[in-house]
Amino acid sequence: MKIIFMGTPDFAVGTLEACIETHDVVAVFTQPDKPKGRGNKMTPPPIKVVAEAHQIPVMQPDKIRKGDWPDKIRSFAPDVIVVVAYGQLLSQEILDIPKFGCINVHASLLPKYRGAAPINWAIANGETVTGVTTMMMDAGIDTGDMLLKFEVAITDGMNAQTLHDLLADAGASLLVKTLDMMEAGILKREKQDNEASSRAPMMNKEISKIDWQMTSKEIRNRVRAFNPWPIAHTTLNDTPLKVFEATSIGFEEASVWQSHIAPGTKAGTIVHIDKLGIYIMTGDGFIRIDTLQLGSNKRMSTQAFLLGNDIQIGTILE
RNA sequence: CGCGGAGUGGAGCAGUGGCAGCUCGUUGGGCUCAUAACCCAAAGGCCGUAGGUUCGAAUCCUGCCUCCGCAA
Repeated sequence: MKIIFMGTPDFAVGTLEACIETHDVVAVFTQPDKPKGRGNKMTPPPIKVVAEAHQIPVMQPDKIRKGDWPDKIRSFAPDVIVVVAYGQLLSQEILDIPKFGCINVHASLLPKYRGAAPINWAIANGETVTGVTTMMMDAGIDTGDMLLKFEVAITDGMNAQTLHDLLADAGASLLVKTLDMMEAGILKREKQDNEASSRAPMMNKEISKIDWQMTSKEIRNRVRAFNPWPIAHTTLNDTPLKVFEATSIGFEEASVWQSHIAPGTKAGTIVHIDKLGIYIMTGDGFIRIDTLQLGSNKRMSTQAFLLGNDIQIGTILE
């Protein structure tokens, strides 16, 4: 089939490569290059790099709905448009162009976690299962009819990065399967149950600030969910402190030193320090910070951090 | 030229002009029923790199390399 592929970040790369291998990708749409990182160097989206490596024409409209972009798309006469984390909404005019319509790969089991950050929110909410869904796009945000699903278990050791990688792979194979079934005419559509839907809004640094009033488990889930970005953070002595890894501590483990905690101690207070890490009081117990980064220093294990930094019990993280 | 922090023994840090230091780890020895605990000892750094100032530079000046935080 003749495919136009639309996508931008790493998550879409595997799917684009799978499309290139199995079908005829005639054009790739991705977001414009943007000044990024230190020095504001112009950086192309990962998808552009891959597309150019395969000598596929790359289009980077600021607004794909405007100007003559719809005509441009029509001129490629695509059988189907595949959209994976593109970053722009398609107008009805565009959705109507391809013979088979527009297919989207979404990193959740729809109708749950519609929106920009389904992977992060699945972990943050303590889900044990998530997955990828392919769907026929409509004008709404992740509201189209569902086609195929693939479940992926979320295990305790996973963070957003590791889950992202699993789902990206799963999404690539699921899309190929979806295209095959579509071509064979044996694909079934299933409407989404709007009642059962939930939203997964974009990540940002405000959301990733740690609320120590939460339970140890909730905090630990968020630490996992916000790694590798935007990273759960707090403040230690007026300096930003990022928490990359943490462990929820049970009362049995805490029993040795728990009696030394001053009465009236608030959540967010450092209550104990040992070779394994720094222990913080939470809404319902304790959590241990295992890997951290203070200010613009390097990221390191709490163990290493404690060798050169004098941290006092009783210090409050905010 | 977006703003800023940092490069010192294996790790994390101190040291801002005068013989390179701390904590941990490592190695050897001791104590102990035993130990990740404790005691004693040792090894291990041309202080990112190139040049400059100076009687003398980890420390001051300049170029370069690398790492990181913020903003977008």
